[in-house]
Amino acid sequence: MGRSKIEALRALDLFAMLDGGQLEQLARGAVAKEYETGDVLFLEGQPCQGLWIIAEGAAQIVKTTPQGRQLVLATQAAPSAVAEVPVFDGGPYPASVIAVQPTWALLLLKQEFLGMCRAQPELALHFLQAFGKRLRHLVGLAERVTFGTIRQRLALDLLERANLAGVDSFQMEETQEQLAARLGTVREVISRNLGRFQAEGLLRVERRAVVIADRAGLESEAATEL
Amino acid sequence: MGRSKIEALRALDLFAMLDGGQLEQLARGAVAKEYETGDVLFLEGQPCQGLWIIAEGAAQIVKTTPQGRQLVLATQAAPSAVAEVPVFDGGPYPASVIAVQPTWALLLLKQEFLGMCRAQPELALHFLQAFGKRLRHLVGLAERVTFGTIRQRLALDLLERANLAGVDSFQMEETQEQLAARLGTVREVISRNLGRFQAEGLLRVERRAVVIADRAGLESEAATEL
DNA sequence: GCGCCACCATGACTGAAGTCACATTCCCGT
DNA sequence: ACGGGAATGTGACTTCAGTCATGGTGGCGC
Repeated sequence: MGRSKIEALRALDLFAMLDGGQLEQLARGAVAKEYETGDVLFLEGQPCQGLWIIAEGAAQIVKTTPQGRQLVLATQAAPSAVAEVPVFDGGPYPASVIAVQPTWALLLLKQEFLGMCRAQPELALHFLQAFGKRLRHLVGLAERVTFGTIRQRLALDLLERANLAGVDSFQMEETQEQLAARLGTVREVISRNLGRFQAEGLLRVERRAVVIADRAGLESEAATEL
Repeated sequence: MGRSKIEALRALDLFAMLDGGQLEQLARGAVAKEYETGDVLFLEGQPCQGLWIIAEGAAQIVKTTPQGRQLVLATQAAPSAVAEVPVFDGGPYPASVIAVQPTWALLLLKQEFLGMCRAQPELALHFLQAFGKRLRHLVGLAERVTFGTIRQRLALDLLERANLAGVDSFQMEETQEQLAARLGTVREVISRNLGRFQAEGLLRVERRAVVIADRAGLESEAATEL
């Protein structure tokens, strides 16, 4: 696998406009780290060290309550960047990031990276674009959470995965616990709602294998909002 | 009042790094528009025309369901910018914006503005910073909505207003309806919770005048989460 | 003063979500 | 194959948010 720092950086669309020399400069100052599934890259509230690049693996951006409930704000698979926000606004990390696969990450020092942004306006514009995506995603999350039911969010999520798979059946990769965290609820509620969908004939679940039996029905469940 | 376009632009921190010529250039291409309270500047889903500057007045960024429930994502008072997101990522407006005061706004054409960003990397960095703020705000919103009760959010909001006022009493400027929209709920729930707070002796409400009677108690209500 | 209208209070009811407790099943390594 | 930890299914119960309906109150114009 591509273990060279510079190769890892080159894989990012975000850095497409940088030339070899610039990439090399960033790579030189970058610190590489490895993580196992479940390891913490950093915790909410800590001061920001720099820009993180997920070069291999994947990580989740997570908010956790003292009682242990979790909300997954986003999942970032390689190659991608995390912790852009605090790099640019100087504040602490707004959420924690946890590896969900064995992960290889690079840490770009803040000052160095900001300097590069000044030298390459296109770089900043790309980040602006990335921020836009994030913002949209969060707006959608907030909307669905305040207006919708879990049932709707679950239906939506299942449909989305089916679309990714291209057919109306797929394997759940997550545990129900993790799915619950993504949807902002708890395990039991997921289990129950899956059960209901099944009882209503919209779905068939066998182990982790999901088959959508009544796509139209499920879609109408997901739709009720907006 | 300051009715010159260029003066209006100069008032924004975001544009602090631009010199007179650059400001003038932006101002020349800008379109000025006026709105009354309740007017919509634009609706969610419409294609983005450019960057909006709230030069005078104030506006709310709002998501609305077909059933008429509203969620206020943010309130922007002059001088500030709205609709940054779609300017940079090219998508449609992610939410609607409505004037909540008589408002004077400028529309900067997208291409022209993006050109300025390329010429002035500092400008892009400032927007990156502004995006960071928005992102943090939305993360907080999502967190509070998924984990907290209305009671907590209300307590938090009251405390925040009291802090702004500097003393433990203040006037509610909003109708309960509007407050409800900001907290992501409906009028009745606000009314009830205010009633409870009052019954519990944490608060006294007279007309729109609010007096916090037991600050510590209210704070402990707000605290239950992170 | 009268009446209209927006705003606010409150009760009754419904349903969703969260919590606790426990049973069951699955997966994995030795 | 077995044993144990993790993951899942379910029931009982509580609390909170949302909806509907209804009545009160205050402000404002004429």
